[in-house]
Amino acid sequence: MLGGEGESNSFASKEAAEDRRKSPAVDGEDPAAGSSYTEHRMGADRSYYLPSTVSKQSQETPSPCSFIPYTPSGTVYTPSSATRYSSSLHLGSVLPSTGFPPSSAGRSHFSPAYQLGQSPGCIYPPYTSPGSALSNLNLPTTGPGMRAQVYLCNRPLWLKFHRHQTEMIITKQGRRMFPFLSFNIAGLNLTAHYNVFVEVVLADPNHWRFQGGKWVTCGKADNSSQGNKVYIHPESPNTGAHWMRQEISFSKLKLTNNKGTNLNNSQMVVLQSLHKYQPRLHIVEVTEDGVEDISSDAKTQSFTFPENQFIAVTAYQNTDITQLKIDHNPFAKGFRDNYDSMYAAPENDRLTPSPTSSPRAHQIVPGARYAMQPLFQDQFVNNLPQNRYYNSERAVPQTNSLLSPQAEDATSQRWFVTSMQQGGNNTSTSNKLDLTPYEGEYSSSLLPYGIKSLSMQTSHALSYYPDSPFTTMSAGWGSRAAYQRKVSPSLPWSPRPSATTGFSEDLNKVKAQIEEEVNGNASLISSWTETQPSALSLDKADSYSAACKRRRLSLNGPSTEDSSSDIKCEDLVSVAINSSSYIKDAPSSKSMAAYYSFYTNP
DNA sequence: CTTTTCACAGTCGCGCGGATGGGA
DNA sequence: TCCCATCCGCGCGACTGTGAAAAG
Repeated sequence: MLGGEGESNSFASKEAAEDRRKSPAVDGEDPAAGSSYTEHRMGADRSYYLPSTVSKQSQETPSPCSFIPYTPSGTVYTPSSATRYSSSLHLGSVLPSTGFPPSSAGRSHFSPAYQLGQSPGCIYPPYTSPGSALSNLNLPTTGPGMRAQVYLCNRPLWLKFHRHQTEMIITKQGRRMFPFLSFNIAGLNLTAHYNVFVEVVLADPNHWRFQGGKWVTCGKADNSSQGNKVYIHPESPNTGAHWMRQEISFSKLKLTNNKGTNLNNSQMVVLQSLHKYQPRLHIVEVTEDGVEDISSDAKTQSFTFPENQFIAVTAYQNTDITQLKIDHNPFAKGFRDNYDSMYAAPENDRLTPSPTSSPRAHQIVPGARYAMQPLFQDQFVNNLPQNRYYNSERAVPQTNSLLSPQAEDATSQRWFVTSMQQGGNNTSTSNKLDLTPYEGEYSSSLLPYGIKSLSMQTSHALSYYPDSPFTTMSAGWGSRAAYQRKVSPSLPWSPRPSATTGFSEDLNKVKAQIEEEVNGNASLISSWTETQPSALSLDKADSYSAACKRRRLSLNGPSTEDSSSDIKCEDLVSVAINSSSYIKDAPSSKSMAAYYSFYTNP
């Protein structure tokens, strides 16, 4: 399936050595021909274990941690026609739901990933000392085969959609995903080359329909799906340093139901309406020309985030989803009925885009960040009241939002891997994440500090328009792009700036803030347990009519969940990557792990 | 009846070209 | 006066969800 139609041949190399096979990014041939790269190989031979819980190596040499081997019975459905990357790592379906009780205290609130990260070297292996936890696990931390860690940048937003069962519109011309996929990657070899691509696979074997205000299964899925299922990041191939420098955004990925016209359109992923899909991120180490070396099995890594699951539709079914899209997607701004009232607030209070704030103004006014950032900020945060849909949720204090949105978002990012509630049944809620631990997303920030100082270097973290992340918009958002253009034109292989040069002060601030947060972790966890909403158990049918009535009601102004992704997504990475001294600081590294929960596989 | 397709209106970014201002 | 850089307005295209019509 992968590249089976030859539509993803963006990096084809005609000089592939005999002992090499092309990675999906370079594969323009029939996958059947590349038999060595089969699903079986990916699923069995390669390391598809829970990232933080097990590895192939650890299975052979048991680690101190209680790792759980991956079992291919995850929720990612693998029909006979599945791609060769099927059966790869799928976290949520693997971890037992009882493994990480949300109400447990202390560090247990963090995922096993966090446990790995407790060693200073766990998150950023290239800079670790030899005695890291990873090395104890016989997991390579440097060089070929080193583990990568992937972080879903706009996870809070994904979770919001996931609560209502995310829907993605598919059209003949192709429709962009919203939220789109955006990742941070760590743990790659700085100099090695990688192809990064997303594959969208069936998440379950069912056909779905929206009935009575909820999604219910309706027969079996059509397994005879055709067309491209892979979207290769346009910057592939590139170095590990490049991929780790900032978010990897897949905002250009388009979903279509047109199997015929997109064979040569690598931007299109062909899906079937009313089927549930699971995006996957694949990182394949390749040679400089994009050709994968088959001599090593440890060069392909796959990552699955359960909250990225969605049902493909040709028209929105759930009005809650529609409203979320309108509220968060900048392109749908015209459908916000309360648009005027939302932006009538003073500039300082405004956390959503201002129609009157032109890009040029953004560039001129240094302090205009919070006024202009939402175009990308919407990808990460919520501009609207949290209890707009989830009445049971605690109202979030807004005192911190305007002062230190980053801090709040950093709090929201303190998530951990948990089991999906995906038993054998396939109900409308069976694939829902166990969101309980995620409610930290909606909890108020307990970080008393503001980290405004970071805004200058971070605010461009993810442009909604990746075509111009370093031009007008991004320059205005954070000036980092401008800074990069004027000061740091180095790194010819990348337009991205060197992240931390000249920001040591900010580094220290972040470090202090994180340490402070770690010290206050208990209270934070307490806030989670106290604010668990009942949204997950909402009877969708009962709330359906009410949801319809709630539509287009955005009255309360900016929410405190609002924040930028900057610190969590980019700068923590770049900070850590570029500051070995910082990493060597154990407490800070711990907190980094807290900020940087991730999925990874060996 | 359900699902898909299409035209539509709205917002936004970008590019182009004219207007403006400063310096040689 | 000429040249250059910058600012500004306009039009275009991309993108969104809506709602009616068409298709199955």
